[in-house]
Amino acid sequence: MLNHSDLDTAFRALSDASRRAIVERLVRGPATVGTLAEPLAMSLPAVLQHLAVLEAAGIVTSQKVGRVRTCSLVPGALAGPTAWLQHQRLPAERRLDRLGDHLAAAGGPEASDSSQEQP
Amino acid sequence: MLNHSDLDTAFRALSDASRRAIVERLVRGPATVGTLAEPLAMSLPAVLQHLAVLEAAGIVTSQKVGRVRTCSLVPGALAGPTAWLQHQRLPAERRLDRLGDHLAAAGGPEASDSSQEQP
DNA sequence: CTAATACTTAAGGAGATGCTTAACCATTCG
DNA sequence: CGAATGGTTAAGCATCTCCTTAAGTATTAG
Repeated sequence: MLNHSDLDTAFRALSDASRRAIVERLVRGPATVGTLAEPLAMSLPAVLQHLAVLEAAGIVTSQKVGRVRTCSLVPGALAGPTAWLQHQRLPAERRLDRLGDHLAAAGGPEASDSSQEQP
Repeated sequence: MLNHSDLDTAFRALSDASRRAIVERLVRGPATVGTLAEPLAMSLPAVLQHLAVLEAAGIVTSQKVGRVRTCSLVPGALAGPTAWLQHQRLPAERRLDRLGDHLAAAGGPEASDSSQEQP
């Protein structure tokens, strides 16, 4: 069973547009605190606080080298919220996902999709 | 003053364990306010406030007949958060979803279209 | 060395959240 | 009718959230 307090913090972390913007940026690769702060229209301490929320939720990690802190997404960190959402879908909506799960369990997904890349 | 997006309110609504419990109950079918309140260990007004949050997020609807209000899930209401989460997955994790999308577009199960609405 | 860069910490405030109790409809039962 | 049922509203309060400014700490460049 899923731990509800983990879901609390994960969904809470994603309920802020600035934090979602940070996640969207980090999907494209690691970034420094300054880089993440640039498009956000708020002070640096505010960004630091958002990053603290994301780190507490296990969505973002960071390491400091010299005076630069580089942040990156934690792989699979969004699996918890995603799984919960899939479980709460109505039966009719759930069929596609179950088909996907079946295919995932039956064999490797990489062969069927290797010919297409993101635009 | 603050302008919250749909994703803000949706993720915010799901960040509370009591509200997620309400959603989990409603997936199994509609229920009255009293039924939803029973397992929640809080006062009825508190439950009403949680329901108001879920209704404001477009996740739950309700109609009153006589003195009984019956609540139900809005079909496809969780599609927004779900889609955002799918988009933020790392490329390696995203392949399965793209496979699922491909199967859906190719004429998969007919149920998913009729049960989802776009705002 | 000094200065600039890149964060970091501390303190605080306006407003939101999650709960409470008390009182108040409106509908249905006897 | 009066009482019970199911829900609703109002008010208040402790806590949390998101942001601010001011004043730090390291680290690197000149």
